[in-house]
Amino acid sequence: MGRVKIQMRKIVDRQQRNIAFAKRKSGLLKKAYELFVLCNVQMVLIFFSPSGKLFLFDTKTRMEETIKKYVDVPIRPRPRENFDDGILLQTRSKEIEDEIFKCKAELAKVEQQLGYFLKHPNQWGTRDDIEYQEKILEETLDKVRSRKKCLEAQNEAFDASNCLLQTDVEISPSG
Amino acid sequence: MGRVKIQMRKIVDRQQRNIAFAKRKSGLLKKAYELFVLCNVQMVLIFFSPSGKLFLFDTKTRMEETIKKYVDVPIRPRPRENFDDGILLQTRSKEIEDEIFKCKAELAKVEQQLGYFLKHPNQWGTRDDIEYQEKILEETLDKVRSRKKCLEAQNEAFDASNCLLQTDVEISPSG
DNA sequence: AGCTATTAATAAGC
DNA sequence: TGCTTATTAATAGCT
Repeated sequence: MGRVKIQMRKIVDRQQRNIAFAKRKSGLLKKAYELFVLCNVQMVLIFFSPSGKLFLFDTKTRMEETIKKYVDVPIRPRPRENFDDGILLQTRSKEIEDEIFKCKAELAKVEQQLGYFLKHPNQWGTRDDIEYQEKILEETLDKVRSRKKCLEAQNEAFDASNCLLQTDVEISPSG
Repeated sequence: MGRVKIQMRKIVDRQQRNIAFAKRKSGLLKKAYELFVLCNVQMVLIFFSPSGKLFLFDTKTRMEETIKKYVDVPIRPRPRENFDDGILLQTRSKEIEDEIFKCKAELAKVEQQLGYFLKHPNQWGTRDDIEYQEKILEETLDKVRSRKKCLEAQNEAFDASNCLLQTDVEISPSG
């Protein structure tokens, strides 16, 4: 659907291919979204850009939750019919849309970083693969452990402030 | 793109919804296929019909091979337009369906096993989550390391046999 | 990143 | 279930 009909073969020119990808990517995502909303179809769509970036569309994601979390939209108690999801999603503004896309992009980034885990063990062929896998796992484990420490520190701080607060509450009525 | 513009919400009438699904399903598969061909994009698309039937479009699969394997269709030298894949995918038999489901089950299993890696760190809220994460990572790291050892052992064995082979080669001409 | 001339998808209807 | 057609939607080539 353009000025001319194009042949269904790989676009040779790299720049042209990237342009076509950018345009058709959004088209495909829109079509996927529409099928999801109109026909209540559960779906997972995963693909990679020519530059290797991962894109994901997953209807299983609790979209409402995502919206609730990132956009200041009061979620009203839901009536009995349960395709509000579709309606709510449809009333999304450009901002919400962007926000959702940003979330998805971030998710995709993380997933790409962690992509190595998605490989089936039987596919780990070479020594290099294994060594890379080991390296990634070690790094991730480090991150998790430092986050654990951070969380523990936070919890201690929270406990301390909570204790202080309680003391305040006990004191202030009398003061 | 029809006689009238439709609202983007779930189609209430079930029959109408099924019709829309049938039409848009092929549209979506075509778009996915086009993106794959034009931009050389690797892709997986999984979705369910309203009646619960599974549909799969996976560019990684050697589609022609799959078709050759499960459907008794002689593979003719293909003309330039090769959208046949998409069409043939829809003509899946019970066997293909089973095969797909088996794959999907396996995929689900792997994803479940590895699911914990997919969470965004910011979503790991509780100490329990972190500790579970740590545990899983440690276990995985152990597995990877033992596989590494196994691989190394294999390589040593290979080197040894290779050495033997060379000896054989050197000896046999003279014998 | 926008703009249109075109082609392509599809909602109704048969 | 599948074909037809009036319309809307997607997008190829340009800027």
